[in-house]
Amino acid sequence: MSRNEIAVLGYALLGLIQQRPSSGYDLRKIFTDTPMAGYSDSPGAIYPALRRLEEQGLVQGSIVAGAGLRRRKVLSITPAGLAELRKWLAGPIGQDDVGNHLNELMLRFAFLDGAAGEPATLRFLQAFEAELKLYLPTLKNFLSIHAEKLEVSGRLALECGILGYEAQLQWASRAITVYKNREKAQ
Amino acid sequence: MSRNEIAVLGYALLGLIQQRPSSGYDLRKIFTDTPMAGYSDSPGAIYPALRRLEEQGLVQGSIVAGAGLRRRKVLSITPAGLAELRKWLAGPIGQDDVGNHLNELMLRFAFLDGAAGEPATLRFLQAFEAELKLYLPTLKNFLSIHAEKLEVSGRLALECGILGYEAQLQWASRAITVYKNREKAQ
DNA sequence: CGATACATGTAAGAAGTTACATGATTGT
DNA sequence: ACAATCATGTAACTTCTTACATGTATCG
Repeated sequence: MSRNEIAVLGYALLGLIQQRPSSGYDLRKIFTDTPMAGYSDSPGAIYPALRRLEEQGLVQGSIVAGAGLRRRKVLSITPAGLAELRKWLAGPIGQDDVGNHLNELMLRFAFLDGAAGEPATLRFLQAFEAELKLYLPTLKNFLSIHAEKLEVSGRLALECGILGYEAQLQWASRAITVYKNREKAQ
Repeated sequence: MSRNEIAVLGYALLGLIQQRPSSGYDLRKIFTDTPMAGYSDSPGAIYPALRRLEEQGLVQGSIVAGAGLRRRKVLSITPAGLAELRKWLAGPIGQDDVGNHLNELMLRFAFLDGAAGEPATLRFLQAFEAELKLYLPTLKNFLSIHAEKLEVSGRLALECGILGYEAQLQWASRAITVYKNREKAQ
């Protein structure tokens, strides 16, 4: 991650702050209490990440000396932050994303609707579906070529991956239908 | 990762070296050319990781001044390395592994058969199945509780995860059958 | 002669982990 | 008094990323 690039954790925070202004503590709790876990609930990751976002002008903190507890610093997204978030959400989907960064793709998808609107969400789903349709055959092809050389458990592990991607492909097709119906309904 | 602990990349390398003695270059190619990608094919990750394994006495390098190309350093697993690998393979499976480190679990599974034997592989699968059967209801429960508060895309993203885990549960049940049949066949 | 494949490494910097530090408020 | 929850942060350490450095052999 070179200077001025944002790590996945940064986008996760930016997306959540876009949904509603939050303190570092609020955000930590989301990571510990919901299935959105896996994005490090540790203060040693979150507070420095928030400070970086603030230094880049993507979020703005205001201290709420509120209701008696220790001071809270509530972060809100700035126009620049919203633009940056949308740029990330609308970015292309590559082979590598589908194969090795599915979590990040699903994180993007979860924010798309609220932050970039339904047309952008539909475009994402169609790109995701298209990429899966390219990726699945290469996986299956690899398996059929190497099946004999692999150990039983290695072969099964690959099959597990393939089944997962097939489930996701079906999901994507269904989700596309959902968004197309919503489009018509308007 | 504190001193003397091994990162996932380290175990991936250890497992591959156990399958067959390999050079750093051989290992890199596996990460670039096969669906086992996602474990950083960069020399800046692999060579330092291999040196750490060697310093810990888990692999042993021997320089092959071989066939005319630049010297190769071929690494073989040591008895200590095999013990460490088996310890990792046989470790418990927790909620957190299923929810956030599925890749690591599948990596373990891919090596289990060859490095720890079929009984250990079957035990792994049964533990994996059991943990999925605990985890899936908590996910579904979370979804039903929060469905109304979530945006459409957030809800769909969760459903995507659920479908993936259901596919994996079916896979695990099938794989258990495969290993039980092999057990009987002996 | 230049590109490509083989082959191993280092250096600077970014980001995460664990553990610690600090401090207020509420409940027991 | 003490634990738990709220709340923000830092320090040391590990690891990974990106980019560079080095060198041989083969092919067109």
